[in-house]
This record gives sequence, C-alpha cells and structure tokens, in this order.
Amino acid sequence: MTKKTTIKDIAKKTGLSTTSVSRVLNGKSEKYRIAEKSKQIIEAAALELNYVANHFASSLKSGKSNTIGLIVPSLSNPFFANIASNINAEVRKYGYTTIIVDSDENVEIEKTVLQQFIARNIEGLIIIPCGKEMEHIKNVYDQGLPLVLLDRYFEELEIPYVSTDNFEGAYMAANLLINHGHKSILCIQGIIDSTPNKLRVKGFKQAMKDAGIENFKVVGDAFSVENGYSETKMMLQNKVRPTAIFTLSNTIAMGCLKALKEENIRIPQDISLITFDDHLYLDFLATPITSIAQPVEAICKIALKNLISNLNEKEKTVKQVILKPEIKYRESISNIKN
Amino acid sequence: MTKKTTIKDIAKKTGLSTTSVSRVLNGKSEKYRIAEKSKQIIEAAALELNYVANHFASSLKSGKSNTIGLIVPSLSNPFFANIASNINAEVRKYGYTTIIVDSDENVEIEKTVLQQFIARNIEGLIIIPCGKEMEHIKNVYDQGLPLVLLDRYFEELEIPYVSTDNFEGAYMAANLLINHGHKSILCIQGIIDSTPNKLRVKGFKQAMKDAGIENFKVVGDAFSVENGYSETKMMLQNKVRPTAIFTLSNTIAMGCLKALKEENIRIPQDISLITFDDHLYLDFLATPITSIAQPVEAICKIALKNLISNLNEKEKTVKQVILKPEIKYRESISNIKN
DNA sequence: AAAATATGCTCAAACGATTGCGCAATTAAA
DNA sequence: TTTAATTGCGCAATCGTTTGAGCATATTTT
Repeated sequence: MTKKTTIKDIAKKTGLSTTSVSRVLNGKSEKYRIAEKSKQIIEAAALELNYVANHFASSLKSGKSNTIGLIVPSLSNPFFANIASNINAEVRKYGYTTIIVDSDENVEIEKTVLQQFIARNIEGLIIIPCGKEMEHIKNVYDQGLPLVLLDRYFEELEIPYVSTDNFEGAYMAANLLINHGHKSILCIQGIIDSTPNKLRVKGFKQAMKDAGIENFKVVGDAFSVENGYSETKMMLQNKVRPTAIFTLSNTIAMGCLKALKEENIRIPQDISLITFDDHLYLDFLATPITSIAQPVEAICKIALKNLISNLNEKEKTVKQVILKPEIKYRESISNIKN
Repeated sequence: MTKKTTIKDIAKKTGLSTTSVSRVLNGKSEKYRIAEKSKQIIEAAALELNYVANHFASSLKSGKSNTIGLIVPSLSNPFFANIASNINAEVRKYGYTTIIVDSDENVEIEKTVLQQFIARNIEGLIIIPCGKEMEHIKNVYDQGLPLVLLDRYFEELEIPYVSTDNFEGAYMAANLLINHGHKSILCIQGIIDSTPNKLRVKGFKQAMKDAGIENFKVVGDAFSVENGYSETKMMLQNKVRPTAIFTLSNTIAMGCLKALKEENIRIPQDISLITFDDHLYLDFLATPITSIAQPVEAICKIALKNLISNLNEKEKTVKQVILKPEIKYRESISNIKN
C-alpha cells in the first residue's frame, strides 16, 4: 500500500494542529470550539488527501473499537448463515460494525477466535458456541466483555442468552407425530452435549413418556448433513423400521432426505418426517417437510437489543430469553391412526 | 472489561524488559538470543497473567494485521454463505484471520466497509462486489491493496478475479433446453449490470440466436427470491406461456418455485426449469432441478492462492481465472421435441 | 593478558490517534 | 479602563507494541 494520509499530513497542510484536526474529524468541533472556517478547511483537506482514520491508532488510544464480534459454528449451515445476515444488518442499525468468524464447529478455533476478538478490543460479542465447552466464554464474560449467547447456551451459567424453547419445540414435534398415530419414532440428534440438543431430546422423550410410548430411539451426534445421512442409512438396514423420523436440525434433515431418496423411501407414505429449523426450500421439496420454526429475526433483534443495553449501562442485567417456536405444518406426516 | 495484562506487567513481574518480553512472545527469542531460562520465565508469566497481545498496538507499530477481509453481498444467499465458509477455512490454513462483512447488496455499505477494512489495515481483500460500481475497488487496488474479486468481476479492469465461465454456463443451460425441444423460453436475470449477469444473458441469447429461436424473453433485475417470485407471477398472467424457465441464480429459482407452486404449475410437465448455481436441496425438491454448478471450492482455493502470492511478492501479477461450470442434470426438463 | 567474539539483555523512539490542561486573543461586563 | 468571560487553538503525554542500536558481561581466540 502506498503511504496513507495521517492526521499529521492534514495538520501540516492546513497549518493547524493535529489536535484540531482530530477534533474536527471526530465531529467534536462544537464541543471544543473550533471555528467554522477552520473546520471547513480541515474537512476539505481530509477529503482531498483521501484520509481514512487508522482504526488501530484511534482504538488503541480511545479503547473503543466500535465493533461487535460474531462467532458462528458454520456458515454453510443456512440456519446460521441466516442468523449472521440478520445480526449483521441489525448491528449496523446501532452504528457498530460486525466482524463475523466461522468456528467450523471446532472449540479450539472458537477459543482462538475469542482471543483474537479480545485482542481486537471488540466491544460486544454474540456467539453461537460449538456447545461443548464454556469456560473460555465464562472467562471473558466475567472479565467484563458484554456478550450474548445465541441458540446454544449453557443453562448452568449466569450469562445472557436468547434462544428458542427447545424442549417445547421438540415436545410439540413429537406430539404431532404421536397424534398422527406414530408409535415407533427415530430421533436423530445433533451435538450431544449442547444445550439445545439436550433440551430437544428431553422434550422428545417427555412426549414419548407422556404418551406411554417406549418404542423410540435417539441416535446421532452432530448437526451435520453427514450425520443425518449415515444415521438414516444405518436405520434402513434394519428389518423393522420406525414409522417416523424427527431430525433435530435442518442439516440433519437434509442428510436424512438424501439417504431416504437413495433407498426410494417415500415421505410420508413409507416414513414420516419432521425437523427442527425451518427453511424456505422445505416448502418445495418432493414432500414439503413439517418443521419447528425458530423465530430467527426476533432472536437476533432481541439479542442485539440486549447486548447494546449492556454496552451502554455499567451494571449488567443477565437477561435470558426463551422464545416460542412455531410449527410449520406441511405434508410430511402421514396419519396412521388405527 | 477489567484491565488487561500488558507486556509491561509481564516485564515488571519477571524483572525483564518489555523488549525481551515482546521478543519471546513473538517467537523471536532465538533470533535475539534470549536465554532459554528467561524465555520460560516470560512464557510462564504470560500464561499466569492471562496475557493477550493488543492487536491494535502491535498492528499499529508493525503495520501488519494478519487479516484478510471478505465482503459478500448477502449471507442469506446460500451460494455466498457457502463461499464465505470456504474462504474462512482456507484463509485459516494460511495463518490469517478472515473478517467477513455482509454488504447487503448495497454499494454504499460496500464502500463504507471498504473504508473500515482499510482503517483496519487488512492485508488482503476478497470481495464479491455488489456489481454496480467499481471505482472504489479500483482505487484501493491501485493504492496497493492486494485483492481478488470473486464471482462478480469487472471485465474492463486489470484486477485479479476468479469466476465461472458464465457465458458458457448459460449457453450450456440454454442449449440443454433447446435440445429438449424448447422454443419459448423465459430467462429471469439478476442484477442487470453485473458482469456475471451480463455474460449469462449473453450466453443465453447467443444460444437462442445459434438455434434461430426468437421467442424468448429476459426479465427481472435482482438476485433475490422476491425477484424470481414476482417475475414468475407476472409471466403466469399471460395466456401464452413459455415452455421453459432459466433462472440465473438459486435465489431466483427459489422465488420461481414458490410462484409456480402457488399456481399449481408442475415441473416439468407444465413448464421446465433450469437454474444457475447448485445446492444440495435441489436434489430433494418435488422435481429435482437441473442446475449449472459453479466449482465453489476451486474458486475459493484459487482465489486465496492468488491473493496470498500477491501478499508475499512485491510485483503483482494480475491473474484472471475463469473456471468451467458443470451441468447437474436432474429431472426438471421435459423433452417436448416434435 | 589483550583482543575479538558471543551472549543476554535494555533504551528509547517510533506507530497514529486522542485528550486534559492551559494559554493567547478577542469580546463582554463592570 | 480594568476585569471577567468567551473563543480558538496547541502542547505534550498517552495507549501497548515493536525494533534498531547499543551496552555490559562472559567466553573464546590469539
């Protein structure tokens, strides 16, 4: 890069001090009584010299970075990509900049990124943790970094989060299957020790219990297409098959669909399917898939409101918000009552 | 945030100078002959005090940020989200950090973000421009910032890019329709003055011309679901309908699908469909949709290789790479020959 | 034993911005 | 006219690192 213009260059050119230049360029000319004329001269010079403030320098001195960090486990998961998009737009409204990083569902990367974020003096953090560990997050929170967990949170921690009522969502889903007469259900889960997964499984099991159904299974271990695919494939090896599948994420559902298609299993004639997470494309599938939709926009809006208020006020309030999911009823569930 | 540990704290604690601390912590203890013992003492202290280097300070002084910036037009578009995910992973391999920003298909935001990136001393830039303006990009490139355009580029500029052969892709798509006997085709395009769009339209028209077909139309103006939806809806008002639709992106296709479904138009019996951009879900649709797949992974890998080599060598080579797309043949095209 | 080399470490000046304090010069009040 | 208040601006320290230059002490070479 060619040498960048600094505040000094402008000072030299205008014959004013760097102090005045800085003040004008930060919109503090009123406060520090810089003459209107000087202001205009400085602004003109800045424009002419194509000045861009060095973020490092200003941030180093002022301690403000005007940046919100966002860590997501995987941008190739439409659910998270969508969240990223929403957060990004929302953050801008508050005058901050988002920097987004993909942790690739890898806790080590997550930790590294977190360090980098701190090194970059981010003012607030929105994070969808991988879900396996929490100490590092707890640490930065305790050190005073305002943050909000999204989607995956930690029940035992006193840290703000915004998520969906995963228990309820799964309970609703399972119940829907039950009400359609299903008595043999396979649940393909995601990351086993993540809170949403645990709660979804819990909700699922509770529904089973309440209905007195014992013929169910919970398998799988990742929120990925591969997991959905392989678990479905394995299930299909058995002579006795469940009548319905409940996938705990849209990626898992995608893998499941792939496996079913390969084996020519029809939905819902041969097997019923319901999944957590909604997506536009679910409507256009061979059989549109019923889903438990999370209120993504609301989650993002609330998370940000929450975060920003913690940024501004000293005393932190630990708001933990759980929003209700909604069933998007489509044609993937057959009624096999009697 | 509670006060962070600085290099000074470590110096104080260990009784050594900040210089030595800095050198040890940067892995330069060999080069500057710091005693092994001192090194260990310093490392232990850093660990104990939970030291994280202030990125602003070091970047300010050294001029290195170790950061690659990525600007995408919309993370809610799976195609771009996928690119972001790939780039992110690839960048990490080279030891850099990516910061991703979503420009929301808004040139003004794109300009602002670019300024912010410069203020943050990014060392390289990967950008999928909105596609409408290029001066600001040309400017930073001329000032020496290594960058690579992805997907959307500018033919007339001497700037590195990696993209797909859009002309060829569209030509192939159109030809496929023609070979199936289609003689009345609707093309729903994206951002009109973006290069990929222009080339796709050109390829489409060339195929029409080569086949002597005059009964075609090119409509639309955005790479969005809404655009696909409304253009399809409008088309459906007419008594005379095309026999095939060619959508120039997967978002447009999604909107198109929505409209077709609402009006109960079947694919491919009532109308055939082919789209640019592939996605896993296209396989599971009511009728799996034939697509022109771009080699996303290769694009990202090459772009990064390109960028990194420009980072390291002084003299820039302007590599402009065009990769071949591939047809993913599925069942969305009916044969209506004769 | 003196000279040369190696070893281990520090000084202090940057990097580019922000900011508390203070000082002229001008204007208003007494 | 003197004093007080206002206006307009600059000095210089500071943020946390990095780094060229240099300085003792210890070791090796002659």
